[in-house]
Amino acid sequence: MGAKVAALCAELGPGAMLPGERDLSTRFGVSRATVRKALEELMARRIVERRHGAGTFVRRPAVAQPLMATSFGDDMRRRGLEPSSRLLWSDTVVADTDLAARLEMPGGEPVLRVCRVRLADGEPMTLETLHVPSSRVPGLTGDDLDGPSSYYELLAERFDRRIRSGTQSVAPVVLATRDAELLGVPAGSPALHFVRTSRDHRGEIVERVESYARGDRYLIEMDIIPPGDATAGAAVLSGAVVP
Amino acid sequence: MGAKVAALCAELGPGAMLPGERDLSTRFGVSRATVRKALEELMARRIVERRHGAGTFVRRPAVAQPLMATSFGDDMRRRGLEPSSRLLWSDTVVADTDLAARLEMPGGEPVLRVCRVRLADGEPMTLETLHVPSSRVPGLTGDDLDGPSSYYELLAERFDRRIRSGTQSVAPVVLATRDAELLGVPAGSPALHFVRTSRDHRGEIVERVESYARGDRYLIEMDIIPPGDATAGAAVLSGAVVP
DNA sequence: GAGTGGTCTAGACCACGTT
DNA sequence: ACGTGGTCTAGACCACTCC
Repeated sequence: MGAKVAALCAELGPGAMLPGERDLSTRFGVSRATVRKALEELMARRIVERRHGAGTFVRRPAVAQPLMATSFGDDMRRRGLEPSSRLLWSDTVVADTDLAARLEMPGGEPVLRVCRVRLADGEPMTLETLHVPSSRVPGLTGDDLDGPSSYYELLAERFDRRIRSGTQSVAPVVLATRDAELLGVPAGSPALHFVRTSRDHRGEIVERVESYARGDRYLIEMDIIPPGDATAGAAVLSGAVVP
Repeated sequence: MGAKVAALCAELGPGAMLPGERDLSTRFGVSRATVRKALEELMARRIVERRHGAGTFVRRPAVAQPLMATSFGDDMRRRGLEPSSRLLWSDTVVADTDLAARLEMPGGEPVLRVCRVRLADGEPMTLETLHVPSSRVPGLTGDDLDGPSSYYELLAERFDRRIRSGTQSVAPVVLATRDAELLGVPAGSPALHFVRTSRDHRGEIVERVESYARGDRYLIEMDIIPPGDATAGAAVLSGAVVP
């Protein structure tokens, strides 16, 4: 449903006002509630803008495709770049109490660690270290994650684990010399430090990734809402790569 | 409505499973759709977690109150800190083509600039530079923004302009010596560089703020969604201050 | 199978912006 | 006034999880 409305937006072009919700519901043969849900989704994706009493409008700039925090490969492809990975090293360690807690696994069991540089069109973008309990991905090795392969695809195909939810934090850091070298930027350059924890459909953690993203190639964009608006929805996050 | 369910969540405590939607709807005497809307709001505010077929649960950590990107003062108060401002300087400049375009105003007209350090419990948190077309806030001076006063309150009370929407970008930077001094951190410390543009209810830009936030006190948290999920909703953004 | 959330319909009234 | 989006009701069926 949302796709039909999105197509209509593309057809009308930026700045255009969409037909009213009642109109759309008869036009597409669905109820108004369904149309509203679709419009709310497009709103969240920053494709349309709604003004109470005025109407729904296709967003002016529509600059880069609004993006959600997803996988590296998807992000890059959406920007028309070719994603790839270069394996730096991988090993298996025994989880101490701390690591076990973070991965929600029994302590003392093995954990696969994989360190990769992620590239877009051959240029280093991020430096990632992945942690996953070995028992949840039996047989997986670092080599499986070299080249163009996607960890999320591997998870789905070989282990029938599909990413369902996750949480991520972002903080600014200054790159250490070694990390800066791997990313091809001067030592002391600014970067974003991401820590992502993802769960599969069963609720189990299937990855904890710490990554450093080049500050000159990453920025985060978000919508903001009026201060003091208690009933306000969430701010919307989208990422963009600086050209 | 959402408040009632939020109160129930607080009562039940972290990790607890909420009653089903049908149960809640009879309990509160509203329709199930209304309950769902309230739950979606709590979901966006990261207060509850929902699992299809399983149930709705109060979020485990509920660490710091989840926050939306709002005004500095609101952010700090929500964290139990006392916000304040220290005026560094202010002046009025004539907008060149670039600045005029960014503020969506005619070129050649005056723009008020105000530079402030924002503090929480007396400790520097961010360094802000505000730009606003003078014609939209006639009579406003930098001194009006010294001390505990809120720009947003001034806008509403003196100029009848209420913030309605806005957009913000975030990038990592390394602090210059002077900026680091003002923020009370060592030179070369990491920071987040925010650029916020806010519009009032008439759609006019009433502020463009560039700010530097201490990297040791700010981090951004967001939910992530499955890769390749075209119909997925938006990632949720919340901010947190590192203790 | 029983209970959960996810989706949908058809209709109503309210709040707001435009004219 | 009129049309817009915002909210709500009452009921239905589907998809999923868990026992």
